[in-house]
Amino acid sequence: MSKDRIYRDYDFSAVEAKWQRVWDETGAFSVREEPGKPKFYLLEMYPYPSGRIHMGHVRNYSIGDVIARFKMMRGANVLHPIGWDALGMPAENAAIKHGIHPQTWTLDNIAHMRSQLRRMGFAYDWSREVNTCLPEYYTWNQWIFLKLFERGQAFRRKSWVNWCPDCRTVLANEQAAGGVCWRCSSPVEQRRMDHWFLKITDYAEELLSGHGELGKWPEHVLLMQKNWIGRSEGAYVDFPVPALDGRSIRVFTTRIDTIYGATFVVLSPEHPFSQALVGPADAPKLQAWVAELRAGSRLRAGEAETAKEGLDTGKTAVNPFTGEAVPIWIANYVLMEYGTGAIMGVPAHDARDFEFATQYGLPIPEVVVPETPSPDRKEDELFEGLGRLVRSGPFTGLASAEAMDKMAAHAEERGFGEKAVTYRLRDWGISRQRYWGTPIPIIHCPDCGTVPVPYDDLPVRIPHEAEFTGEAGSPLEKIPGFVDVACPKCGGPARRETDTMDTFVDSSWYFFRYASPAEDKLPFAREAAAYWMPVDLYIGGVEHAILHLIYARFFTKVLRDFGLTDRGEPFPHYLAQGMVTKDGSAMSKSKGNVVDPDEMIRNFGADALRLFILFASPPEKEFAWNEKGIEGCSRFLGRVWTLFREIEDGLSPAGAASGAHDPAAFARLRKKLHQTIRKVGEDIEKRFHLNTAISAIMEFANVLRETKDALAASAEGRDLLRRAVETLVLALAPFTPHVAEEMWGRLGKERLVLRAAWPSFDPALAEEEKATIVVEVNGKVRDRFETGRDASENEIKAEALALPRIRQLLAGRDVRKVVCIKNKIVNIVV
RNA sequence: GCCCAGGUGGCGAAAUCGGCAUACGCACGACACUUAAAAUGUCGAGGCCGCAAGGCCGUGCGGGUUCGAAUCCCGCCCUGGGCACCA
Repeated sequence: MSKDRIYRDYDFSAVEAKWQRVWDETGAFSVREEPGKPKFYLLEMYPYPSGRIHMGHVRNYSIGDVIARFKMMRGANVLHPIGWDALGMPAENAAIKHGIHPQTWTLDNIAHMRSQLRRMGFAYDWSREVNTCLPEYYTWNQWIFLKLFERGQAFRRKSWVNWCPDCRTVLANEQAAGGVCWRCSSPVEQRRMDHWFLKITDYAEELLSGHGELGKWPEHVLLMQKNWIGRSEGAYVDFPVPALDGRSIRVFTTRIDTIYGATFVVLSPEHPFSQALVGPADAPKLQAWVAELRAGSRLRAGEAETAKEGLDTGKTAVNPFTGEAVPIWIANYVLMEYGTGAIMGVPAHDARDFEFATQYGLPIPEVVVPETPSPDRKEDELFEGLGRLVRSGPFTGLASAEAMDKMAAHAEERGFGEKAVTYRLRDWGISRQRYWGTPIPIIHCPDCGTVPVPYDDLPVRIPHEAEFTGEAGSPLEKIPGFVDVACPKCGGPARRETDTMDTFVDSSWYFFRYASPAEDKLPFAREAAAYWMPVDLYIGGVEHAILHLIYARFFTKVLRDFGLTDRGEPFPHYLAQGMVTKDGSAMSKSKGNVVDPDEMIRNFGADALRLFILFASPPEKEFAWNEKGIEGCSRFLGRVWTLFREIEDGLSPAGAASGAHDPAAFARLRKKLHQTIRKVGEDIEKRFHLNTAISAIMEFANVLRETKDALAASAEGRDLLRRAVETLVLALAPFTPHVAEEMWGRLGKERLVLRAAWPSFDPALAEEEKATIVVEVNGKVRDRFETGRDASENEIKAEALALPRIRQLLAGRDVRKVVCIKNKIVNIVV
C-alpha cells in the first residue's frame, strides 16, 4: 500500500457526525449557574427562520463559536445559546403565496435550520432554545406591554405613520429611514391612523448618556445611534400673531443669539396655523400641497433636496426681541415632525434660510460677525459659525455662547420663551396590521374605552384558523372568534385589538429569556438573569445599529425600571461583523450569487468551512467568498491529518528512542510552540483577529512538519513532538472542533478536547534568543547580522561598523551620526 | 453636501508601540512521483535593469515631521457605509 493511501483515511462526514452525536448525547454545552466560577455569556444575533442558513449566519456563528469554545478551554462557565426570531411577515407571505400555514412554514424552517446548525458543530446549549412564535414566549411580550400600558409608556394615538404599500403595514421611523421600507425598499407613504406607540422618548437622554458604558462598541455604531437620537439644545421662542387674536407661533431654535436677524417666520404646510393664515384664494393650493407632501415627500437616499417653495401669508408675527413685525411664510422646507413645525428665518446665519430669502427677496441683516474676521469676507455673505453679536440691542457685543444663555433667560423672564432640548428620536410605533405577530393585549369597549386584557387571561393566542388572501387589512379582523369578546370590565360586547406587535419587540429582550427559558411566572427569573447578564460579547451585523440595538437597549432600561434586573445596558461589548459578499456585492437571492453552506459542508466538511470563513479576513471586515479559498483550507486540514498520522506512527514503536536528535530543530520547534500558544491566545482574546490566529497555527504546523524527522530519534525529541502535536490539536480545537476531537481521542485522551485546558506557554521560551539587526545607511537597508538578544547599543554599533559590506560602503565618507536601537536596527547617517 | 471607515503583490490579507514591507493562504511557474493526468510533495516568486554580484523603484496621489513613515501631520483623489432641509 502506498504511503498516501495510509494517511488519506480521514472521512470528514463520518467523523463530524460522530462527534456531533457525542456532544449531543452528553449535553456537552448545557450550563447551569455556578456561583464562584467566572461566567461568560456569549451571544450572536438569533436568526429569522427563513428556511435555510446562509453564509452570513455561518460567519457570525463561526466567529462566536471559536470564542465560546476558547473561553470554555480557559475555564469559564460559558452560556452560548441560540433561538429563533420566528414571528414576521415572510411566514405570512408564504401562506398567501403557497397556502402553507405560517406556523407550519415557520416550524418546518426551524427544524431544517436547526439541523444545519448542528451540522456546523456549533457549541450551543440547545436546552435553552427560544422560539418567539410560541405562546410561551410571546405571552411575555404581552406582559411587558401591559406593564408599559400601566405606566403610560404604551399608548394609542391617531397620527401620521409610515405605511409600506408592499408589506401592507405600518413601519416605525427606524424601519423607514430614508423614506424606504427596511425590508423591501419600497417608498413609504404617510397615513393617518390609530396606532400603538412605546415611549422610547422617555429614555432618549439615557440612551445617549449610556454610550459612556459602551466603550467596547465600534465608534461608528455609537455615532449612528447618536445621530438617530439627535439631541439638540436650544430654546423655544413665541412670536405673537395679531391676526390670530394674539396667539403665538412657537419656534424652536438652537441659535437664539441670531434672533435680531430673524426677518421672517416660516410654518410647515402641516402646521395647525397654516390653514387659518392663508387667504381663501390660496387655501386649495395649500391643501394640494399638503396632500402632495404626504404622498411621498420623504427624501429617498441619494436623491437631491427638493427645491424650496414658499407661500407668503400676508400676515405678520412680532419678533419679541425687536418688537418688529415680520412676515409669516409657509414653506416646504420646514418639517412638522421636528421641533414645533415652525422656525424663525435668520437668513444671514442659516444656509437654508439664506437660500429661501435670496429666492424671495427677503432682507438678510447680519447680526453675528466672526471673532477674527477674514479680510476677504463680504458683509452679505452667509456666516453660520459662532461669533460676536452686532445690531442686537442690549446683547450687542456678547459672544454667541454667552448671548444664548442670556437671551434664553431673558425670554423666560418675560414669559415668551424658555430653554429647551429636543430630540429627533420619535416614539416607537409598534402596531402592525398583520397576522403572524404578537397580538396586542387590548380590548376596545364602547362603554369602558381601551381596556387591557387582565394578566390572568394571557396569553392572547394567535388564532390558528385564519384566511390568508393578501387583501387589505389584517386577517385577524375577519376572525369573529378572535375579535368579538366580552369587556373584562363591564362584561358587555367589545372588540379585540387586531394590531399585532412589531417583531422587533421579540428581539428586544430575548437575551434575558435565555437565562431561564422555562420560567413561567415572569419573562425571566431575576436570579438567573443576575448571574448571566450582561451579555459579555454580542456579535452580529451592523445593519441593526439603529434598529434592534437601540430597541434592545431601551427594553433593558424598561425591564430595569420594572425591577427585574439591575442592568441598564445589555451589551457592554458589541462586535460588528462584516458582510459576506461574492463578486463585489452582498450575497442575495436576487443577485443570484448565493453560496449554499450545505453544499460546502457536503464537499469539504464543516471544519473546513469554519476554518476558511474565519481565515479569509478579520471578523469586522467584509468577507469576499472565493471558491478556491475553501479548497486551500480543506487541503491544510488534510496536511494536518497526514502530519498527525505520521507522527503518531513514528512515536509508536516504544523502544526506538535510543539515538540523538538535532538540537537546532529541537530549539526551533520548542520556541515556535510557545510562541504559537501565546499568539493564538492573544489574537482570539484581545483582538478577535481569528485570521491571524489561524495563520499562526499554520506556521506552527509547517515548522512541526519540517522538524519532526530530526527529532524522532531521542526520548527528549519524542517528548517534544508529542507535546507539539497535542498543542496543535488544542490550538485547532476552537476552530475545527471535529477533527480536533478525533485526533485528541487518538492521542489516548479520555476527556473531550473541549474540556481540556487551553495550553500555557513559558514567556522565556517564547522569546527569540537571537536578534537580527538590520544595518541601514542613510535609511536604506544594506546588510543585517545576527547577535545575542539584548546586546548593548555600543556592541551592535561596533559590530555593524565592522561588517565588510558596510565598511566598503562607508569608505571615504564621513559618518555624521549612528542611530542604534537594541534588538532592531543600526542606522548610519553619512 | 455632512459624518464615519478604508485604499498594501495577480487575489484574500499580515506588519499589535515610528524600526527588515508583503507573514499565512489562494492563484501562478518549475521540478519530483506517474505511462499520463489528478492528488500529493519540494522549490521559486513585489516591479524594473542585469548572465551575475548588485542597483534603482515600491504600501492611492502630492507635500511635511523624523536618523528612519504602510504607520504621525496637512492637502487631494478613489471605494464602501451612514445621514441628508432636524432649525
